[in-house]
Amino acid sequence: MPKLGMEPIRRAALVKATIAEIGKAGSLDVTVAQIAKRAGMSSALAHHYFGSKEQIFLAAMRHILTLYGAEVRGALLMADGPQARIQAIVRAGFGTSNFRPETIAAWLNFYVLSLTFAPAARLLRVYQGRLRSNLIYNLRPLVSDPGAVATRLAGLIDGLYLQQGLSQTQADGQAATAHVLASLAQELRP
Amino acid sequence: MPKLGMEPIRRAALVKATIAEIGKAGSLDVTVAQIAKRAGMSSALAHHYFGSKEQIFLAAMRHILTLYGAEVRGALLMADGPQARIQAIVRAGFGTSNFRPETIAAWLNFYVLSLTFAPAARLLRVYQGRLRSNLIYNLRPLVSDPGAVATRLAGLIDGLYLQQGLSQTQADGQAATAHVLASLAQELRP
DNA sequence: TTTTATTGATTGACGCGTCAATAAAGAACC
DNA sequence: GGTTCTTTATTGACGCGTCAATCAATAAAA
Repeated sequence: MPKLGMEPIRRAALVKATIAEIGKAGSLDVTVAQIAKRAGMSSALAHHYFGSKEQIFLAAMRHILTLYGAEVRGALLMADGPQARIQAIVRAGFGTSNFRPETIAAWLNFYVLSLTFAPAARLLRVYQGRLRSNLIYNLRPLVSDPGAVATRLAGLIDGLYLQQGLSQTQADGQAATAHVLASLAQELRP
Repeated sequence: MPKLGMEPIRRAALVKATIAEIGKAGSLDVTVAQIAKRAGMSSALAHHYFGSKEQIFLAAMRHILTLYGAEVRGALLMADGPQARIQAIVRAGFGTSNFRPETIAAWLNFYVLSLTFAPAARLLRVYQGRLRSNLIYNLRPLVSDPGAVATRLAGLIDGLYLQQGLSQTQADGQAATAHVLASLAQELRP
């Protein structure tokens, strides 16, 4: 049976299963056995490839952040001018792939994980730093205090994301995007 | 030893210890034994008074929300006019007692708990509903779409709170308050 | 003696991580 | 082309620790 080159496939399956299982459970209290079962393998194999549950979580978090980063970069490609670029960043954040209920639930749990697990905190800081510097860079030609405006925009994005995660209702990225853009418009008024 | 009337004292001690322990651990992975030890009793006694760990968590959450509600009500007493009342609500949210690191960490964890534990979700909905209706009520005479503005303000409050919780740095309620009030000022501009 | 307070000990379940064992794909050697 | 060796894939079983919850026992009010 040992078809060679299984490692990347197994790893990807585990990462995907981890996000799904966390989303379903709504918490990090997910056993390696559950994850492995959903990914179609034994828990021993999961340990074989990742070494520990922590590493599995970390890989899942990295995956979510990578997807998010890719979405932002993709949106930025088609944006012309600072204002359009800011709008692109916002839209990407609330775009479909980052805004699925299971993804949001995983996000929230990873937020909390970062309180206890230093590598998770580092990952998160990198993401937040990038978001923030992206915003500031594009806000610079538009407003007098880009740092403050970026803080408010990032805060609003996070807050709406959080609220969406908590309200078990159907995710509405459109509405969230509209709110952030409305806030942006007000910040831009002379 | 059995001094009578211990129950309320023990319950209060356990609630306080629970918040402290969650804040210290940064997660809900806190054992009843840890909580009981901090509260100065055996884990058996904690079970005797609360029945289960879930009930302990729920009581702790209720306590935090009660404190928050009291702070808001207190601030509203001294506020005159809708704008001042909104400012009072914001200030209370970022006031010292709700903004201690351990309290914030407990908040974040209770947010996540509400994804799995229905009573926790109910509690949270009550709080959010009150905050929202408070905001809307006072925004009504000031803006044309109070619902939308309330969503943005509440979102920004939650987002800044979240960011503060995640950044292990010294809590700065002043700055957070200033940001929300700045956003409010922009919403109020004709 | 009934009620309240209190705890040490125990139970039963569960989960992470490890290990030994099995199996197949290639590599190397003749 | 066969035989042996090494590497990769894979799992069932399990040890060890942990933890929530229960219980039986002790002690002191009332």
